[in-house]
Amino acid sequence: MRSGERRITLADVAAEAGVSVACVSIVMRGAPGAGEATRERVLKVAEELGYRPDSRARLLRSGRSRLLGVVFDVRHPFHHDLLTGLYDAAGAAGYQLTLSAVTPRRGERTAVGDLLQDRCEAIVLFGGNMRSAELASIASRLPVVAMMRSARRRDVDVVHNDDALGSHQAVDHLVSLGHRRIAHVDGGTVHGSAERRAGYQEAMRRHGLAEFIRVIPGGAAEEDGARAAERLLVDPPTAVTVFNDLSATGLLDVLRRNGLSVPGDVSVVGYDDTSLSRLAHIDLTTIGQDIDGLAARAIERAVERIEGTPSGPRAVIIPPRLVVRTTTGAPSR
Amino acid sequence: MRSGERRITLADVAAEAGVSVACVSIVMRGAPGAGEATRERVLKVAEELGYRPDSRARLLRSGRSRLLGVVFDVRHPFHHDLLTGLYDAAGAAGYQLTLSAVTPRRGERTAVGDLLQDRCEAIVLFGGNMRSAELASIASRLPVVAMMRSARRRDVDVVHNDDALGSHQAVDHLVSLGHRRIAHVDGGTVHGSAERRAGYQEAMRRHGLAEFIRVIPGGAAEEDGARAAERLLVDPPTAVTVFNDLSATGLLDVLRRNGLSVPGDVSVVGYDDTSLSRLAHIDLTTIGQDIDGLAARAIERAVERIEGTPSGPRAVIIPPRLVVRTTTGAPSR
DNA sequence: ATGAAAGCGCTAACAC
DNA sequence: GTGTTAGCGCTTTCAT
Repeated sequence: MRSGERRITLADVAAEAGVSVACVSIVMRGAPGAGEATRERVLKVAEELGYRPDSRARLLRSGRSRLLGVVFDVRHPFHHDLLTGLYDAAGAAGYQLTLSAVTPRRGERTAVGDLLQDRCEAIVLFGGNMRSAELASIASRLPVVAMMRSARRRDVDVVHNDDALGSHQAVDHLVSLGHRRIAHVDGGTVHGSAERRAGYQEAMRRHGLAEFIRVIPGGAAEEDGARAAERLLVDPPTAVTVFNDLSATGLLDVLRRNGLSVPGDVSVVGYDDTSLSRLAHIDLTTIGQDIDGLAARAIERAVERIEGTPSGPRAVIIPPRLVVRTTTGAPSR
Repeated sequence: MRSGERRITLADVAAEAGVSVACVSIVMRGAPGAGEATRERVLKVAEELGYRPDSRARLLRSGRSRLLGVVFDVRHPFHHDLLTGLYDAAGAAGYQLTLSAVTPRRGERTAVGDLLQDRCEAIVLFGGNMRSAELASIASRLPVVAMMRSARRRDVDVVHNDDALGSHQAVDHLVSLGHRRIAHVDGGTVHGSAERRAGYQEAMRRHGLAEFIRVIPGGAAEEDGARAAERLLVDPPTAVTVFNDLSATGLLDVLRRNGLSVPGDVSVVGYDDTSLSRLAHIDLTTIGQDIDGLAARAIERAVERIEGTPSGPRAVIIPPRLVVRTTTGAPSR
């Protein structure tokens, strides 16, 4: 038998406390203009009645929702880490988050649509494959911040990790260990792959290792890394930088199954510092993205656009950092 | 320059189409009571103007939100799989989902609070450590469906996997392979651990293997499995059933590092069929939960409570299924 | 088949 | 310091 037969409204609290609804509204919002005695009594009555403000009505009336929509993909572990940071940053800025998930059976289009209907004031998009034109049509309605992807539009803010720099860090680390024959397994057509690949190539050239540049086509999945490892087996380099941790895991597995020791024969560096890379038996050296930094800057951009003070650069690129674990060491050959 | 200066309302569409707002409302909802010609014209104008109904206003007026709140934990991979199923089930029942995440810095209390304020009509809770009494106080306000946990309350529906049966399936599988000395690494104080442990013990007794019952204290994390493996090393059984996949992964790692082959020397069975267990180099035999079944039943329970037709049992227990991979085989000893 | 009008629960002017 | 009033954008009788 549940008691939630009728929701308690401001009017109920007002009647019970013997004041007007406006007065209760003031008290509930903590706005100035109410006596201490009244304030206390109203709060007490609200508490007793189990009153909860109706955010819909409130937002409808005030014209603002102070709501930030977030589109994330349930399949991507990194998105979940980022959500954590985003909640903190949004809360600090006085905004609430409203989440809309992309699932194998629920596209970005749908996810964004729901958010628009919720009248959030800006949308933060995690990755995704939405085309620039589509992004632009959303951006024409409300501020859009795209994370972990690029967007060739002046009206879309982008906040992401510096992929090229991450690749530089990986290569620098391996070179400092004494490696020269360093290969790269890329991410295929996934967002960020081109930048990471170019970063690898540039870093190799910077170290005078242009002749050792070797890019193996890969992808974002474990199998992609496994396939790449098989191609590498013929003539193994002493080190490999891989597009992401998952692919690196697949590569590690195939390498070891074929009798190569890591890091004895081959050193491996992943990307993203996902929980997978931290597992004891994987313990992968990787490039970690600054999650809280990314989150804070994304919220900052969104709020600036909402509140009409668009300052600073349109694109925010955050430097990643190297996380050394046990899959890298000095070359034995 | 974005054009979303002002939101387009029903009135705008009505004015543009030369009809009343009520008429537009009818058309937009697809309600009966509008001529075909009018309907088409209104739809065309709405499209041109880029009109989007304001869900807040709509719900405020109609008194219903048709919104189901979901509390999930960003850290739990299984929760994400379940979200996918839940979106489908909710959509089919004519409800929308509103997500509220639990993060390392955002508790269940906060997550539920936001949902209450959003005036959703029921709450679906994934796991969590909320106490029964607290759950009850929420349930006194609106229907609550708890998933992947139990609740000793008549007013809280629970929908979860049959943990005891899962353990039976694991033991049956191992016994059919010829194992007798089968140990169990439990989940400590985590929800479901007691049931899985009891199921293991009962299955062992059922097979006349009571004398081989051996329970090692564990937990939900990888390290818990690793620690348990170290204790097992002294006198290894021929098979182990583990509380979950993550713990099983830690156990596998320690076993192999100590020269034991899997499944040659020891067979291992996990629980949950998470993406981790599917990784090529882990390829763990495990117990899979019926995600779509769980999701469908949870939505069903929630909707029944909302619409006032509470029929059927309060608790829904769904049978899991064995997923055989490569960590189990016939015993060599 | 369509329109006028009331009001969902709340906030924001303004008056008292 | 507190109450009155007028809506926010929409749905929903009830007339027409």
